Amino acid sequence: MQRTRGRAPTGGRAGALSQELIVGAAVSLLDELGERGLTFRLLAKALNTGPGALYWHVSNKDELVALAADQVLGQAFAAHPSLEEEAVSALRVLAVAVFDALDRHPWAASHVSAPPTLANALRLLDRIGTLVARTGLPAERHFAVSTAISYYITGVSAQIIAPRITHDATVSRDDFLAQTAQRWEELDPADYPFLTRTTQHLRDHADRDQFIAGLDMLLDGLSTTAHPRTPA
Amino acid sequence: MQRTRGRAPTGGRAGALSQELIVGAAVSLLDELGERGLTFRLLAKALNTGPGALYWHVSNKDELVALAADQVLGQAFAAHPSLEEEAVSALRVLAVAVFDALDRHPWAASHVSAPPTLANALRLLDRIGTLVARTGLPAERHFAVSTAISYYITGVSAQIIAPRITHDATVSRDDFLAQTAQRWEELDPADYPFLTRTTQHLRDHADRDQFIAGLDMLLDGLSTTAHPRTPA
DNA sequence: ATTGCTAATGGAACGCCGGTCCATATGGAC
DNA sequence: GTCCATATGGACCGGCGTTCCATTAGCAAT
Repeated sequence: MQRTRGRAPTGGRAGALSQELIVGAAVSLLDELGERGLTFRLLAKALNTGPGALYWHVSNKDELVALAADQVLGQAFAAHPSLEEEAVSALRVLAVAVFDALDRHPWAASHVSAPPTLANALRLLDRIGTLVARTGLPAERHFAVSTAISYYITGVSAQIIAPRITHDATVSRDDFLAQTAQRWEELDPADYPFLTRTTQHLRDHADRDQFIAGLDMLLDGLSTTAHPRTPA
Repeated sequence: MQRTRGRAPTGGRAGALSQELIVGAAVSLLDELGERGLTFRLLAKALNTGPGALYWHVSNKDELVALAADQVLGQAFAAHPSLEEEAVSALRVLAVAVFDALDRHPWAASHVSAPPTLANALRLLDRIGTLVARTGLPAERHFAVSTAISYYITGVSAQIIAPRITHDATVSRDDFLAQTAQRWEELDPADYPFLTRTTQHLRDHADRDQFIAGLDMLLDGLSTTAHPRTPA
């Protein structure tokens, strides 16, 4: 019988373990070695204990990684304390902050999920909702729009960032794009009419700008419906 | 030394293995048991062979799952043969087809990635691009817009669909949403002002509609910039 | 102080996995 | 029939997540 939450209501001993401590160490190892490199044995060694002890505070590896990813998400809006300026541009700032946080911890990108259950994922959705409520959108659409934005932020960030884990670290991002561009050029124009004439844009493609471009499309759609084109 | 592509230029023997055969069997096992349940041993047994033989046609498990996911993606637009009606609504149909395909094979959702290298992922982006080119958008924006839509489709589908794998199959989707709603209601309104007053919308939330709602926002943003509000 | 109990520890062990190795077989080319 | 690249499949390796359990640290009551 073990606790998922390793609360220490009683004092706690000297070099006491705790979930926070474990998750923190896990984040470091994940940054350094990636998800595949994180091992309970290795983590235990880093904390000067045995694997068994960790399971008192964390129920399994999935939960550990989820908690670690949630901590990364928390870092995203730690820097952006509150609700500045106009709602839509505040949404943009928030979204980019999340993207940047995940960019610094690529392993986390595929583990932030919605609908949220973990603390910081909840906080993110709440902040988005609060901002959406300020846009003048009718109240019955708040939830759907907030969720859509939340999904976009985490989902598209994951799409953009996660693939980097796979690719060999020895090959630079630019080289990879160049290789991809060349492969596209060699495709049959009959089967791939669009890709074969679009490789140029791929070469000078910047992930972060791409994320923002799509975000702007989404937020433009929001503005359109908030202030309809035909004001009848 | 082994081939990644197990071409059979020479005839091939009786019950010959092939990459297609293996990937097909993998899809079945993945549908039945999920990603964790797929094992080279099990797959080998299903094909009446040994694990070692599989590695002649597939270089490792990551590649196998990626190929399986790409096959699922292929099913998405197999049913929707070509480019019907108006461009934007054709984009919507295409997007929903992908969502539905991933919905039927949840394990695949987190494995369709962009920028694409696999055959059907490439096809998807090409189709999107071709449709975007028909919207009257200036050519220099085609790539960015197409990529944004592609990211939205795969990324948001993954966000919506992937979590279901984790949750116990014994608990229904509706029960899960009701549980989540209740948990949100118990949050502190001071910390989560938005969530605590929005639980009602969560209860009658439908994933597919949610996907479409966000998609419409995105496509509205596209229309806005394609036919600007202030035409001058 | 002594005792009893719970929270917590950590190392050994279990079962299984992805992946490799290699002895063997198949079937076309000559 | 001989040869050889193609292909097979079972044994095996190292390592993983997880469980088990003997042991300890600290608190409360005596």
